[in-house]
Amino acid sequence: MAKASDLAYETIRAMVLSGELSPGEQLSEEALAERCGVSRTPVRDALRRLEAELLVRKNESQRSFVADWSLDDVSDAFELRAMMEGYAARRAAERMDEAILDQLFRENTAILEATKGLKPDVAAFLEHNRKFHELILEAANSRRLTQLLMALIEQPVVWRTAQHYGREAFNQSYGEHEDLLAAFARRDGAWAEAIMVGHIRRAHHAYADAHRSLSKNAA
Amino acid sequence: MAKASDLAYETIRAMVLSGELSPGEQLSEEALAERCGVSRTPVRDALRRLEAELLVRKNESQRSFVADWSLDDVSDAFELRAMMEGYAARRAAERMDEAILDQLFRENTAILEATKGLKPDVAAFLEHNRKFHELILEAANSRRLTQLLMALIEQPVVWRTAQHYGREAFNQSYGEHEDLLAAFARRDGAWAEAIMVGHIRRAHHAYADAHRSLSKNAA
DNA sequence: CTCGGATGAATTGTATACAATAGAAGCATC
DNA sequence: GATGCTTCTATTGTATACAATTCATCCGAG
Repeated sequence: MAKASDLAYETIRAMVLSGELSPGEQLSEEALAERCGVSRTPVRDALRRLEAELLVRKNESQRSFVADWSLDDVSDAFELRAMMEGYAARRAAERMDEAILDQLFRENTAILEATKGLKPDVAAFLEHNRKFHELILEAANSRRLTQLLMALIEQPVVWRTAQHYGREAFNQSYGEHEDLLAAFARRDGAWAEAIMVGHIRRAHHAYADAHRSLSKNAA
Repeated sequence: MAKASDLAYETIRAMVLSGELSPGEQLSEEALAERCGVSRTPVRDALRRLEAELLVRKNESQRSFVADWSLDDVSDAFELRAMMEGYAARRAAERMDEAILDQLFRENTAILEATKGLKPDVAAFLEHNRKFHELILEAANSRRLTQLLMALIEQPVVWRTAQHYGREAFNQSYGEHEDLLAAFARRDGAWAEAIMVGHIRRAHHAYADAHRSLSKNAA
C-alpha cells in the first residue's frame, strides 16, 4: 500500500496498542489525520484496515472507536486460532516438501540461538517465530486460510505474551516446534495438528497468566 | 454504510457474480465509478470490501482484478467453512437458550413450507436458510468467528448450489436442520458439530456435482 | 532483431472542499 | 422540572482536482 496510508495505519495502530488511545475512546478522522500529518483519505483507509483486525469498531452510525479487548476477547481469538492453526498444521503436514521443511528447521534453530544466551533476544525470537508460523501457513496452501489467520493473529498479543516468557517457556516453545518438525517430516497431519493445538493453547494460558499478574500489580 | 458506497458495492458485486465482468479482468476505478454513477471514492470503498471477500484481488501494484474462483478455490472455502461452522454449532449447542431454539425451529419450518410445494420457492429457501445459519452463529457468541465466517460464506455459491437442488436435496437439508435442532435441544456440542460438518460437506459435493454437469453441458 | 531507455497514457494515491447526517445543546412549552 | 422541538456543531460521506506511480509503446543503439 501507499506511503501516507501505511503511515496512518502504523501510527494509529501503535497508538491503540500502546494505550495512548484508550479503549472505548472515539476516533475522529480529522483529529487522527492531523496527528499523522496526512489527510483524511488515508486515515479512512487505515481505519478500515484496523476495523478488519478488530482493533477499531464502528458504531451503527459509522463513528469509529477504539475496541476494548477484554480478556474474553483475547481468549476467543486464541481459541479460534488454535483450531485454525491446527488445521493449517494438518494441511501443511500432508503437503510438506523438503524445501519448506528445511526452512522451518533453520527458523527454529534461529529461535534457539535467539533465546539460549543469558539475555534472550525477544525481538529476534518474535521475528523467527512469526516466520516459522508463516511458513506453515504457506505450506498449508489455502489462500483463504491464510487470509483469515492473518487477521486473527494479533502480533501485539504475541508480543505481550513473549515479554513474560522465562527461559523454560522459550525452551518449551522451541521444543514444540521441534515436535512439529518431526510430525511434518513424517507427513503425519493428525500429529501436527495435535501439537499445534497444544502449542497455541499453552501460549493462551501464558498470556492469561501474564495478564492476571499485571492486573494484580495494577490493583 | 452510506448510499453511494453501498450502491457501488452491490453493483460491482452483481457484475462480478453474473459474469458480466469476467475472471481475471482488470477493474478500473474510474470505469466502475462511471458505470455505478458515483465517484471513485465510494468505488474504492466497495473494492476494499470485495477484496476482503476475495471476489476481487489486487496485484502487487494495487490494481484490481476480478478473482477467478476455480473449483479448487470453492472447495477450499467449503472445507474451511465446514470446520468453522462445525465449531460454531458446537459452541452454539453449549450456549443454546430457548428463545433462539424457538427461532431456529420457526426458520426451519419456513424452509419446509418453502420447498414442499410443487414448485419450490428457492428464494424463500435461501432466505430462511441464511437466517437459520445466522442464528446459530449468533448463539455461538464469538464476534471473531462471526466476522470470519461472514467473509467466508459466499451467498452466491449457496445460491448456485440451491439452484440445482431437487426435492430430495431440499428434504435432506431440512432433515439435517432438524437433527441440528435435536442436538441443540440436548446441548450436545459434539453431536451438533458432527451434523453441521456433514451438512456443509454434503452441500459442497452438491455444488461440485452441479459444477461438473454444467461444464459437461458447456463442452 | 533485440535490448534498454525514454516518453506518454492509464491508473491509483492524496488532498481538499462541500454535502449529508447524526449528536448535543439550548429553548420554549406544558 | 421534564419533554419535545429547533438549531447548531461535530463527524462522516462524496466529489473532484491534482500528484505519484505504473504500464505500454516506441525509438534508437548495438
